[in-house]
Amino acid sequence: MVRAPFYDKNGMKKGAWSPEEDHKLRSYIEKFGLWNWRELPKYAGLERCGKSCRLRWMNYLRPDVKHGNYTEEEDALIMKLHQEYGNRWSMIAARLPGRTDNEIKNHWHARLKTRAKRNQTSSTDSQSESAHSWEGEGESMVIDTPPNMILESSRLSPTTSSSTEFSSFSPPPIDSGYTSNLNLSGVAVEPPSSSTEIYEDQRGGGDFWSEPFVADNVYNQDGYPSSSLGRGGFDMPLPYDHFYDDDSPDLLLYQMMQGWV
DNA sequence: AATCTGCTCAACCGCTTCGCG
DNA sequence: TCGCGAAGCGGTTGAGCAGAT
Repeated sequence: MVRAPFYDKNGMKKGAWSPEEDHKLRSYIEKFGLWNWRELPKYAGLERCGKSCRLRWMNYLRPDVKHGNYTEEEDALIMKLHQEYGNRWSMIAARLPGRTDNEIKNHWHARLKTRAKRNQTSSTDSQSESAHSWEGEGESMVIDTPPNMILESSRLSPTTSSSTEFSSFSPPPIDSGYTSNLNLSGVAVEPPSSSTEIYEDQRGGGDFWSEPFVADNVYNQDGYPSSSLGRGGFDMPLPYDHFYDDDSPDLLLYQMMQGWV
């Protein structure tokens, strides 16, 4: 149902995502959070453009995304909100926790558009429906959801999961120390800086960020990412295998940077 | 059984908006 | 204020699937 994978002229992979790619992207984001979509695929070891990664994450991999099975209430709310906002799918999605703008848009074109038209014609016949109610599947539905109620009940609302929260990370000034970012659990993590020099400086040089992220290393035996686990939730990208060696000088340096030793 | 047709949905494309220097 | 790069957004496309013929 998806486009077959292929490579464009720039060597970027396009088309359907493989489970392995999903795994890499999810692992990376769960461990380090979102900081820069354009740079992220490079460090996550993906041959995708940032835009593609962002779309995949937002529409599919994000932990709070629900798939399929729209309830009547959701359908009703979408139709109501579409009356209110028109085709501003992101606004509509912001009011439906777990639903993405893309999915709502698809759902609208696939199912609700015709129903809305039908309702419109029937309502112009009867002129008896209020603005917030209509006939759905034979029975009248009235939706009266306060704008913030759903949003606030969302564990990770679409609004807060947007770029303003996760992907607008700016590299901290070299002498200001690291500023904390939040990972998906709301736990402070040390985000990778998009400025290679900063880390090179503090780690004493090396090609730290140019190495691809090794997703397998961050998964525990249950298949869940072992992200933000120890050390008070602080974590760092560890692209080098030898970083996991307790005797590694890099590990020692890393621990010193974290103030663990 | 084979073919056709419409539905579905993940993904792409291009434009707009936003933030920063 | 302006220009540029990154992210966001909405429209569209492509291909698998299921039901109809």
